[in-house]
Amino acid sequence: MRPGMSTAAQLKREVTCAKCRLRETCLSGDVPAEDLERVENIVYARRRIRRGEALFSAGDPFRCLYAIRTGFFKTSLVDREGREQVTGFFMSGELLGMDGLGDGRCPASAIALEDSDVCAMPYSLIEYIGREVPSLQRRLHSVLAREIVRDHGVMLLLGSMCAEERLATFLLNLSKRFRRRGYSEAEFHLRMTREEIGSYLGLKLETVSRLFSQFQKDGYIKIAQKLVRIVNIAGLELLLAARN
Amino acid sequence: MRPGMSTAAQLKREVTCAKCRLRETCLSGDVPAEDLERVENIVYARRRIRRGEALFSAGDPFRCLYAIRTGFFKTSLVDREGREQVTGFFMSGELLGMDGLGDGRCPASAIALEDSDVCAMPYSLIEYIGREVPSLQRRLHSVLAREIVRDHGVMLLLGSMCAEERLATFLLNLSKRFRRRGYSEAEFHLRMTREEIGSYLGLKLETVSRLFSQFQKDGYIKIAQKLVRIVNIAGLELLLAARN
DNA sequence: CGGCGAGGTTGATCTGTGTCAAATCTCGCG
DNA sequence: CGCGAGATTTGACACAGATCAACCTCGCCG
Repeated sequence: MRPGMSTAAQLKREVTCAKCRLRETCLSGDVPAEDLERVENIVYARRRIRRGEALFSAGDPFRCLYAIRTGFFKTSLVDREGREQVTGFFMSGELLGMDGLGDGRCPASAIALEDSDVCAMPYSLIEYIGREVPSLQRRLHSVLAREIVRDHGVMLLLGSMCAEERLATFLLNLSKRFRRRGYSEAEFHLRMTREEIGSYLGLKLETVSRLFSQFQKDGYIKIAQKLVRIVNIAGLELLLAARN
Repeated sequence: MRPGMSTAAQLKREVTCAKCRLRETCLSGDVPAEDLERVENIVYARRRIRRGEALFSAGDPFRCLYAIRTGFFKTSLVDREGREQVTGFFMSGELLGMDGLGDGRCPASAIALEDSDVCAMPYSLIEYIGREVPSLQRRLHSVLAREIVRDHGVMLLLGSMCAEERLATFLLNLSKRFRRRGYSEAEFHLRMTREEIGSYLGLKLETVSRLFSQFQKDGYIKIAQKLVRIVNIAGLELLLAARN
C-alpha cells in the first residue's frame, strides 16, 4: 500500500464486502461474486461515530446511504411544533439514510446510541453502479420497500395495539434481530433510554418503566437496568395473540 | 388501429404519459421528453376497479406498481391476530403497491373507495427500462423514499399527537393534496367511512365523529355527511401549533 | 314508497395511560 | 471515591379517549 494514501482510501481498503459478515443483510446481499468487486467500490469510506453523536441530522444535504458495521442508532423526527418522534432503532447490518433519497435532504436525524462504525456509500455511486449491476439495483429497491413495510408495521403497532402489546412486540422484534446476528435472543442490552423506547412506542417513559416491572412480575422477563433477559418468549407471543 | 388487437394493447393505446395531466407526480415525472416514448412502454395496461373491490390483496404475488389515474383507494394491513390498520389513503396521481417490492408478495391490500382507474406498470419493465433511463430509475428511488418519509410523518402523528391534532392534520393533508390536483382545497368529499379514518388515525369511529362535530361547533369546518368544507384553514393550523 | 341495513351521532360511564411528584439508582467525571 | 446530573422506579390522581348503548339518517331495493 502506498504511503501518503488518503485517509478515505485507507479506510476503504479495510473494507471488502466479499468478506463482510453482514453482507447478506446489506446492499451487496444478492450481488453475484463476479460483480462484487465492482460493487465494493460504492463503499466510499468508513466512519466512526461516537455515542451521542449524529451520523446525520435533519436538514443535512443527502449524499450517502450508510450501512452499520458495528453499533446501534436511533433515528428521529422533530416537527415544526417541536414534537419529537423516534422512528426507528438500527443495528449492525442495517441501512440508514434511505429517507433522504426523496428530495436531497435528510428529513430525520440518526444518533449513535453506542460507539459505532458505518460504511458510507454515496448515492451517486450506487446509482451509477446499479445501472451496470442489476442485482444491486434490485437490492436497493428491495431494501427501500422493506423499510416501507417495517414502517407500516410500526403504524399498526401505534394505531391498534395497547401499551402492553406494544412493548411485547418491541422486545420480540429486538430479540429476533439479535438472534439473526448470532447474538443471544434471550439476553441483550437495551441501548436506548426508557424515554426513547416510549417515544418510539407512543408511550410515556413512566408507562414503559411500569410495563417492564409488570413483565418481570409476570415472569416474562428479568430486567436489571438496561440488561433484559427474556425468560418466556412464548409467553410474550401469547400475550400478543390474546387480543382481550 | 388493427381490429382484433388485444384488450391490454387497446387500453394501452389510450394512455400516453406525455399527455397525462398527472405526469409530474407519477413515475415519468422527471423523464426528459426524448426518453418519454421509451418510458411509456412501462404502462402495460389500464385497469378499472369498482368501488369496494381490491386492486390487490395481502398475499398476492407482486408484479406491478399502479398509478392512480382517477379514483381513491385505501391500503390496509391485517396482522396475524386480526388487528386491522389502514396505512394510507391514495388519490389520483399517486402510486400504489411499492411495499410489494420487498419480497415478491404484497404485504397489504388496496381497496377502491370509489370507482377508479389505474395504470399498471410491471416492475420487470420498470427495472429494465430504468437501466437505460437514469431519470426513471432515480424517480423510482425518490418515490419509494417519499413513501418512507410519509410513513414517518404518520408515525409522528400516531406517536405524539392527541386526537384533535390527528384529525386536524388529516384534514389539512387531504386539503393540500386536493389543491395540488386543482380541486377545491376548502370543500371535498371524504371517500372513507369514519371507521376507516379512525383506523388510520388510531382512534375509534365515535371519537372521529365527535371531533367532526366539535370542529364544526368551533367554526373550523362545516360537515354534512361525507362533504367537508374547511371554513378556517388557518385555525386548524393554529390548533396544531398550539401544543397545549 | 316503505322498510331495512350500514353508517353516523350523541350521551353516560369506564379505564388505560398520562401527569405530577418524590425517592432511588447509576455512572461519568473531577 | 464521592458528587451531581440524568435515568429509573413507584405511587396517587386526573383525564382523554374507549366502550356501551340508544337513536338517527339516508340510500337502496323490493
